[in-house]
Amino acid sequence: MRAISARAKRIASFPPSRHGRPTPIASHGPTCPSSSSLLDEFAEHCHQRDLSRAMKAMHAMQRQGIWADAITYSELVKCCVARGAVEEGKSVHKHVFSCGYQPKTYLLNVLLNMYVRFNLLEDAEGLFDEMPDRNVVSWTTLISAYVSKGMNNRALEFLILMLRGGVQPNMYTYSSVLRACADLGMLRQLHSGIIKVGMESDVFVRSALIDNYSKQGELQDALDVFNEMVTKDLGVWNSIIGAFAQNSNGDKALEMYKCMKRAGFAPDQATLTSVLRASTALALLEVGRQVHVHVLKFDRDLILNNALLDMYCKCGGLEGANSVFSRMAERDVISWSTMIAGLAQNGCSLEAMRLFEQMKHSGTEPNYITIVGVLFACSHAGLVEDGLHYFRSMKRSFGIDPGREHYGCMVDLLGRAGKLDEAVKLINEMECEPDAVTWRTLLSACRVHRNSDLAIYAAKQVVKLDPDDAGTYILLSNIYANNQRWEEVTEVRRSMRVRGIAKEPGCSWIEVNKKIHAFILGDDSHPHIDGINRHLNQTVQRLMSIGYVPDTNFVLQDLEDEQREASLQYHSEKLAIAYGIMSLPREKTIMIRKNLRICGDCHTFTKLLAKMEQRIIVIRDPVRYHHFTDGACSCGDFW
DNA sequence: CTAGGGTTAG
Repeated sequence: MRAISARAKRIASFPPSRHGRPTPIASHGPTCPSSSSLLDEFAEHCHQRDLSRAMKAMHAMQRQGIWADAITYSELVKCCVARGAVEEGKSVHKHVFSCGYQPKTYLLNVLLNMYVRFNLLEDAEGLFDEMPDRNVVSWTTLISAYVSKGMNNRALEFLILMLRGGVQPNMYTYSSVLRACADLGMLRQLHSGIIKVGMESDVFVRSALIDNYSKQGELQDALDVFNEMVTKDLGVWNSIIGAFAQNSNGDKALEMYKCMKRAGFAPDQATLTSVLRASTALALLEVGRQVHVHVLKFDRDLILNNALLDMYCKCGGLEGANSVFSRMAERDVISWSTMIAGLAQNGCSLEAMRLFEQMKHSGTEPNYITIVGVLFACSHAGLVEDGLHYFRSMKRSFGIDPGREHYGCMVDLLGRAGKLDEAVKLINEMECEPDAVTWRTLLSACRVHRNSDLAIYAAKQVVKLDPDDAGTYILLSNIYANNQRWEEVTEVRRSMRVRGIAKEPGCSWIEVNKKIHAFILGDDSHPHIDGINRHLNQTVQRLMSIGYVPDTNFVLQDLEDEQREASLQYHSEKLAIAYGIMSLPREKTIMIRKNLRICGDCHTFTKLLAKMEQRIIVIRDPVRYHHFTDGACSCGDFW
């Protein structure tokens, strides 16, 4: 067993206890008139949760050497916990230990819990070591404290000690300790142990299992646990919906949400947060708006409002985002960071910078992610000097060490400004290893500034770090082809074949009447495809009459050969946009989401189309947002 | 007296 802590020794040195005489006074009648009234008064204050009067009465009792019963002290301790009264709580602890009998395990557990709640783990441990009897609650309290502090090994070690001590864990213990499973093997082991002792039917244990399988990316296991349940509660539904939402399976999350409602459960804050996250991932602004209506019931919930804010930002609904942000009763660092990044992503970098200034005056400290957003805004607005300033001073001003993402923004910033050499220099100076994203950022800059040699170098780095990314191989092979380096073209194509890499076809989605319409290159299964093609042809004709020239030069673009010519007009985003213009009212923004990055021709096409039709078109590719308004794009032609 | 489910970048 563990060593006795200094704290425990101090506690043990309090006046000697007279064992075997529980509740010496309260239940044995008054010893004298004054003590009786004092005791009654104390009990009444505890019952009324009048902390300061209770403490006064307690000290008076201590001077007279009289003590109350365990239940009354427990009430007082709970009152201290509720008020966050640390010193008072400690003083009750001392009082109890100076009392003339051995405190009951129940009361000690209450004190133990108090220390855990006050985040005083050492005091809790000291008390735990001193306890003459530890029951399942004592063990669980400590184990749960270790888990929530991330001390997983200690938690598991204590589970073993508990079992060795002959104390049977209950479902409280298991639902806590499940969170401490570092790997899948351990999780499965614990899971089978839980089944053996027949505790898998508890809803808390179930949802802990679901959540932990999901955190390990084992969605099928999570779903199995869920499906095996006969009686489900809201928490379990929230676990499974959250599981899908967090593993970027928005469709399945929304599907489960529908099932949940059909099963008669009303969504709560946690449900709605996950549903919003799912809508965000799928860029379903309309679904998000519907959820917003439910959110109004919980309009003081910070996490939920943050999710709502993010949904509006990511789905291109900046007005919605602004209105949510301005109405929020309370804002934390996540609210500010979300809004700053959201403004920047939607092409409002100057507003983002202004908001950051406001944030600094608001008293909320920026964090790592906030600065990513700020640098992102600088790079999007071409604010080279500001970006460099924030980057160089972030450590000094905010105590944040620049990480990969910050370097990435700076590479983007320098690359966008054409300072490719400086961008490379920065990558070489990175304290952390550059990753595929870093090199891909440089690659984008090379593409825009037409630097083939550096592009080849960057693409090779990307391939090294992310060997399954088809787009990079194709980009590389196209660069070689453009430089007549046919042997290398063959070599790249060969290594793609060897690795079994095929480029996925371009696909774009648009939401019309709450339904998702998907357009895949070369797939004409959409029921209105003929009308759409006709409309698209007419549009191209009209655009050409005002100066649009289809751009077939795909050098430095990661497009397949066969996608270049005949299908140029039928790139999936063009079809989706045409469909959007045909079927959405003029005032509606046309929101497209696509799986591949937009090509230069579609980009030009969309800019001109937005102007000609006087429409706002938003295309969200896997990396960034393009807001097309009146002949220009928020990305500033850099992506 | 002890337990589960939610938010920001890449």
